[in-house]
Amino acid sequence: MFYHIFNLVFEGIVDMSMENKKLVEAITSMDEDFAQWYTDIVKKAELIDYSQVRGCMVIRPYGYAIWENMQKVLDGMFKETGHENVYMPMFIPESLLQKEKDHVEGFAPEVAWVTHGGSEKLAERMCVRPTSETLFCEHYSHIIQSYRDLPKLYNQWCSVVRWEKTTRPFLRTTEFLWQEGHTAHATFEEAQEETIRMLNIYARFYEEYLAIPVIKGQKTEREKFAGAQSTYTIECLMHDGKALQGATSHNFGDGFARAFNITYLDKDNQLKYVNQTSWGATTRMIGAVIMVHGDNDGLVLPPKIAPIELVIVPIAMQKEGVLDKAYELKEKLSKTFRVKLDDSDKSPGWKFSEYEMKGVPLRLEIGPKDIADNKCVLVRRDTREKVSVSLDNLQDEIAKLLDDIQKNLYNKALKLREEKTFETDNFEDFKNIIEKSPGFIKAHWCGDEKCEEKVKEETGATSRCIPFGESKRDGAKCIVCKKEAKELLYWGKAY
RNA sequence: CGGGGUGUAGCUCAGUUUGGUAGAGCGCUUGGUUCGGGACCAAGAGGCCGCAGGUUCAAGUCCUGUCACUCCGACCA
Repeated sequence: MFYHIFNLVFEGIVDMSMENKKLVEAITSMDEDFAQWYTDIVKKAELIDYSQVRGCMVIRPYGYAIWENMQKVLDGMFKETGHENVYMPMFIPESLLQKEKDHVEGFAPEVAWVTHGGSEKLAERMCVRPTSETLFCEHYSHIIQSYRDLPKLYNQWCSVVRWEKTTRPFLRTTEFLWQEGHTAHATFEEAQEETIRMLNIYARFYEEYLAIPVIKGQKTEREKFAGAQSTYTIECLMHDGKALQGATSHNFGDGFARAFNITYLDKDNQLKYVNQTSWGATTRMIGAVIMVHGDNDGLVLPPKIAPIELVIVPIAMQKEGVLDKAYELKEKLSKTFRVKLDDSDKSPGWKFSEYEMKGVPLRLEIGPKDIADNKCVLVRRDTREKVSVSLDNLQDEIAKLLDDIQKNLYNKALKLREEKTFETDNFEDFKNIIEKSPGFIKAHWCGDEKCEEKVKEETGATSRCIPFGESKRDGAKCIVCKKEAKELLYWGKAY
C-alpha cells in the first residue's frame, strides 16, 4: 500500500520534472544526435531558414552579421598584404571552362548550366561559376604583358554554385558565399611564397578570431585541388571528432598559364608563363564555429566575431528607473562594444535562454537592487560564471571578460583537439580509433595512393594533410603496406 | 546518385490502420497582472492537410506520380 502510493507520487514527480526539462531544453543534446543538434542550432539561433530552392538556405540577419564580421577581418588582412578586390561575371562559357583539363574534370559533375536567355536558346551554354579560375585566367591573359605588371594580387567576394547531392546549412549548400583570391607572379618561388603567406593568414584568422586551433599542412596528390600543382590546408577538429577543412591555398605553378596563354616579357627579354595561386574561405567557417564552440544550450560565439558582444537584460523593468538606467548603459557601452538592449516584454528568464541560444558572449543584468548599489551583474556564456561589478569600472571589466572568453574558447578547443588526436602504427588500432573515438589520427604513409585509397575504403577516413613542423619518425613504416614511410599524415573522417 | 525517415496552423506534432464537420500544445494579436533562469489570467486571429493526377456520392485518410526537407553511404569547400 505504502509502496504503491510512493510509486504514484514518485512517478508524478518524474513526469513533472521531465515536462519541465522539455520546456527548457529547446535543442537536441549533442551527445544524443550531433547532426540534429547542429540543425537545431542553425534554426533556433536564427542563423538560417530553409528556402524553397533546393539545397539553398536563407541566411538571416544574425547569421549574416557573423559572416560580415568574418569578411571585415579577412578583407582587412588581404588588403594589408597588398590585395585588391575585383568582381568577375557569374557565368562561364563552356569553352572557357574547358580550357584546363584537370580543372574541368574536377568540376564538371557539379556545375549548373544556363541554356536559355529569355526564350532563346544560347549558341553556347554557360555554367554558373563553381569557382572563377578560368575567368581570372582569361582576364590576366589580357592585362599581363610585362614583368612590370606582376604580381597581380586580386581577390573577389562572391557566391558560387556547386550542384551538390546532399546539403547541410553552411557545411555544404548548392550556393555558398566565399572569397577567392587569384594571384599571378613572375616565378614559381614567388607563387609559393604567396600560397604559404595566405595559408598563414587563414591560420591566424582561425586562431585569433574564430578561436579555433588549426593544423597547417599540405594535401596529398589525391586530395589536392583540380588543376593545382600543390594544395595547402588548415584542418580543424569538430566536437564530434570529425575534421573540417577550414580554408585552402593552392599553388598552380604555370599550369593554368599554359592553358590560357598568360605570358609576360621578362627583364631578360624572354617570353615566360606566369605562376599563379588561388586561395579561398567560405561560409563554412560559420559551421566550424558552431561545431567547435557550441554546447547543449546553443551557439557559443567568440567575442571577436559575435554580432552582439553584450546583451543588456533589464530586470523588473516596469519599476521606476530601471529602463532609464539600461538605456544609459547601452549608450555608454555602445561606444566600445557591440551592444544590444532587449527591452521587449518577454520575461528575463526567456531572454537569458534566448541569448544563450544565440551564443552572445556576455550578458548584463540590471535591476532595482543593482541600481541601488551602483552595480550590475555580468554573466559569461562560456563558463556561466556570474559576477557583480560596479558600474564605475564597467568598461574595463567587460573588455577583460571578453578577452578572457576569447582565450578560454581557444584553449578549450585546443584541449578538445588534443584529447581527440591519436597516433598509431597499427592498422587495426587505426580502425578501432576511427570507430570508437573519432578524431585526428597521426599515422605514417608510404606515399602510394593505393594505400590512401585502402584506408578510405576500410575506415571511411581520408588523409587530411601532411603537417608542417612535424616530421616523420626515422624508420617508421606505412600504416597499410608496412613499407618504408615517406610522410607522417593526419587522417580523419571529414565534413 | 543509392538506402531509410518526414511533409497537416508560424513551430512541434495528433488525426491516416477502418474515407464522412480540421485538432492539441507552444508561438502570434489585444487588454490586464508579473519580472534576478524559458510567468499568469481573459478574449481573439490563424489551415487548398507539400504539389499534380486518379478512385469515390464523399479523400488529410486509398492509388499513381512528383517536389522538398532530413538521416546514413558514394562526390565535394
